[in-house]
Amino acid sequence: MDIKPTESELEILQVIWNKGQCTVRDVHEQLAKTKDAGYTTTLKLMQIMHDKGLVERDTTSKTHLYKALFSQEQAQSNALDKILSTVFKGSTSDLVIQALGQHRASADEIDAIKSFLNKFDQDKK
Amino acid sequence: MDIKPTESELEILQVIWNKGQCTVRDVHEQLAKTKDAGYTTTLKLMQIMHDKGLVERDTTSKTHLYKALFSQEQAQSNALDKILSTVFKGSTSDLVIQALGQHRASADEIDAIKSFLNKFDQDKK
DNA sequence: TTTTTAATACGAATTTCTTCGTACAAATAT
DNA sequence: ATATTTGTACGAAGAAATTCGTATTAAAAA
Repeated sequence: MDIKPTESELEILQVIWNKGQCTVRDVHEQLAKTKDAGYTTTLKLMQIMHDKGLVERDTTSKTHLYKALFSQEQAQSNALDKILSTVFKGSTSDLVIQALGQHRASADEIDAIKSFLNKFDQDKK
Repeated sequence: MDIKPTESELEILQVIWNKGQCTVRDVHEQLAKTKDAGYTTTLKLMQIMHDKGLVERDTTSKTHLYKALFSQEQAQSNALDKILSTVFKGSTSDLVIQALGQHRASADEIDAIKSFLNKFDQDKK
């Protein structure tokens, strides 16, 4: 699968991922909080996303219900691949270290990462 | 500063970051290895980047020399911010863990990350 | 039942990004 | 000196993404 959502499509997917299932109005109202676009713009984008196979929709009732067909994990994986190759010269450790330095992680998060690393080490042996 | 380079601009910046200083031909030949675009296309893009203030150039001699005015660190920081908010729901630890899981890091890299985390802990105390 | 509201469909304008052709100038080779 | 090569400038075409207006239909309210 080599579909890559555009910027706007990602914004919409984000909303859908959060709610699990959305009407166009759901999405539009969420976006309207931070952005300033017309309702039909959101509608059109979601229709395009449907054409592309990024979302599916239930058209049983007049108001359609959209669900994502593109997982957040997939998007995460793609996004990581992309920035690794474009701005991190492929260095995962640079990426990780910069991410940790830049965005203060909580103690719990740090612990989660540490135990992940330990498990990682064990696997290598 | 709210300039965000486009895809193509990032490809070019990457080359400039590596060499430190580039002519249009330098950049073009590097890109030509993996891509297939005309010389004037690269030229035009670099001129646009100059207009936007992404690069500066020395026009003393006929063949101009370009330098980045947008650091790789800046680009890394922006890229991280963006994917954190768009696909990782703001969770740095999710990002880190997925990055490590997805792209096998070397033992040295793991060590680097671990020592970084330890320093981090100390700072918190 | 009639009116108003809320939804979809979709063409088309707009904007942004990318690509290329052509004109011209400077340096280099013949 | 002249021709060729190598460079920049830049308009404009093309492609991709975004935005919006209008038509139409279904549901809800009056």
